[in-house]
Amino acid sequence: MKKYIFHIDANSAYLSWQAVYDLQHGNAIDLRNISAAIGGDKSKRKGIILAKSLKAKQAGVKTGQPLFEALKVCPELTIVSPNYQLYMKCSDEMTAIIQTFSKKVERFSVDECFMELSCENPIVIAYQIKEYIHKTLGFTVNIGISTNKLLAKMGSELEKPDKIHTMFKEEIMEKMWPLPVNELFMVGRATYKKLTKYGINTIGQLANSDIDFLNQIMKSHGRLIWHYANGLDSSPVKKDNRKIKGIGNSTTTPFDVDDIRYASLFILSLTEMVAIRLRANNMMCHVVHVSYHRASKGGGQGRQRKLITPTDQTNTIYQTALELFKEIWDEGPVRHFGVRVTMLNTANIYQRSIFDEKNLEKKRRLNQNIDLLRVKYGSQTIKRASFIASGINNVNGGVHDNYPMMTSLL
DNA sequence: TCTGGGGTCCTAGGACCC
DNA sequence: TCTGGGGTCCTAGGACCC
Repeated sequence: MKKYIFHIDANSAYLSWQAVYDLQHGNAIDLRNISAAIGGDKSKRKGIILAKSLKAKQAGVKTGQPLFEALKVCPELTIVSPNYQLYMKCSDEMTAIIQTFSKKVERFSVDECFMELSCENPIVIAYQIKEYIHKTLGFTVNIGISTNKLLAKMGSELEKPDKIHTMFKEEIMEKMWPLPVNELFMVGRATYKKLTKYGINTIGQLANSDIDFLNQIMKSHGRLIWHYANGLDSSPVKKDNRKIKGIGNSTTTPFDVDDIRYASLFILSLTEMVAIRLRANNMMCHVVHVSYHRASKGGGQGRQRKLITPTDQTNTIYQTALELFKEIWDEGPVRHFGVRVTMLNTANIYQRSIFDEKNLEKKRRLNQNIDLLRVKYGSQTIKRASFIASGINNVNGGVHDNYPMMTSLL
């Protein structure tokens, strides 16, 4: 028996999952059959398109498009706000089904898995997986089959939806090389621009270009994509033991922030979320980062600092983040804040330094109890006085109100 | 052209040590 | 005092992914 790698990818995941949920809850309309999209937040007109139906796509709606633009090209578009908890559940269930086919399954993102399996006929297996998911969960997937992860992934992205493709070495030339080079995994906007500047427009041209030249212009990334274009990849399917490297939250503010008091509140609200997630993972962080973006011009800045001792305390992280922000802020209007912690370690064993406060344990328990109350009764249960009447959410971060969220997905 | 938000990895330069 | 060179740590920023 030969060893094969499968890449399983849910078709327009968020939209499909939402559609299935709606149907199961008595909604007569299948979002997949009308012009519909997932995107935006509670305040609707803000935000971007995260997923769209086929009809919406045909009308010119694109992923990543701001909502108002999507509505311009497709006025009848039905927009549904994302429900990340639902998506996590669907993702879990999809992964669970795949795991019944093989022990070696890696969840690569919320809607993608890699699977390794030795078998006689991988196409038969792929059909079984696809049908099983469709029958029990109600949505379709694409599956790519090959002998390494890169090729399996490139295979699953060929024709959609509800399709199975092989992408074996001998098929690369025919199936992969004619594609525009930006369809290769790891060729994004910046790389694409560079490559086309040198006349490299297709994956085939990249594959047949000189690796030393690529190395010259793009260093290790040049070598990487050359290997990918030639179908070369030896990364193993990792059985779900990836560690979280960092936890961060960021938000775009509804107005220009040029007052340190408001800036502090946004930073605090983000820190609350980051710290809650940190503690939920039973971790301590050693480095705190803060970043902001200016109102108009791209111009963003960030700064990080390594702490003397790791912490999981909201206050410590907040004070550090605020200090860093004050160091880099030029007092101009800000429209985006980010707080992030990295160099994570489990909280069970941690080094106490002589600088630690005596009642650290007490504080940790206090924070943990607040977390519990918020889990039970919602994030509004307990707020710091400074948030009252500020108009700013006391806990701020992408995935909205309820915990737990996508804390340790990958 | 930054629409949003949450991630990872790489590189380059400076500080510091031996 | 800066002569040499190597290694590690830290930080800023860029690029990519979904």
